Amino acid sequence: MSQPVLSKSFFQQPPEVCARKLIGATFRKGSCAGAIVETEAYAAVGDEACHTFFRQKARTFVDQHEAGAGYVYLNYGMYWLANVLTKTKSGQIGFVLIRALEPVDGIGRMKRRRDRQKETDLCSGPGKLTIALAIDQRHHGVDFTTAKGPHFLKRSNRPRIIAGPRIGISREVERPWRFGIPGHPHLSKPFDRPIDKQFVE
DNA sequence: GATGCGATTCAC
DNA sequence: TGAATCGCATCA
Repeated sequence: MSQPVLSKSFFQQPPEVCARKLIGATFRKGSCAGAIVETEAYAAVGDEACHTFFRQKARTFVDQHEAGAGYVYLNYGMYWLANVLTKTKSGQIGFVLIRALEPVDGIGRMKRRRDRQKETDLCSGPGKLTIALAIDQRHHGVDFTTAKGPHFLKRSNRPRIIAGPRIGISREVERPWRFGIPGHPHLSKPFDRPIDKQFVE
C-alpha cells in the first residue's frame, strides 16, 4: 500500500514547482522517513542566491547530472544539506532544498543519531534532517529517484501550503521561494502571516 | 598562502 | 549572541 517513488519526470519541472509539490511528500532513506513540511527552490540562472551563481563546481554539477540527482553539500563546515536537481526538457534548471520533515518512520533511530528526544527537534531544519537520515557526501551526485538511496514518495493528500522568503541567505532575499505547511510544529521557523491570500494555496 | 564567507545549529 | 568548522572562491 505504499505510495509510488517519485521518478525522474517529476523533477523535470521548474524548481519552484517541484518545491511546492514536494510539500506533503515523504522523504525516505532506509528505515527512516518523514513527511516534507518545508522546502526551498533555487534557480540555476537568474538567482543570485543559487550556488551556480558563485560556485563553478555547482555549474559543473548541473552540466553532468540529470533531473533527480542529489546535490549534497557541507554548510558552515558542519552540516550537510540535501537538495535535488531539477531540469525541464527545455533546459530550465534549479534545485530544491529539503528544509524540514515530520518524522514518521525510524523515529528511535533518528533520536539516537540526533541525540535528541523531542520529536520536533529531530528534523526541523535542513542540517538536522540530514543527521537524522544519515545523509552526507556519500549521497552527492546520487540518483534520488530510486529506492536504493534517499528518495521521495508521492503525497497522498494535498496539504495547505504557504510561500515566503527563503531563510539564511543574503542575496535575493525577497524571492518567495520557501514553501511549507503554515503553523506546522516541525518547521525550521514559522512563516510570517501572509500579507494577502495569493501566497496561500 | 591568506582571507572571508556561508541555503546552520547549539550552548551560553 | 557568539562559537564551531571547512570547502570554495578570491586576492596577494
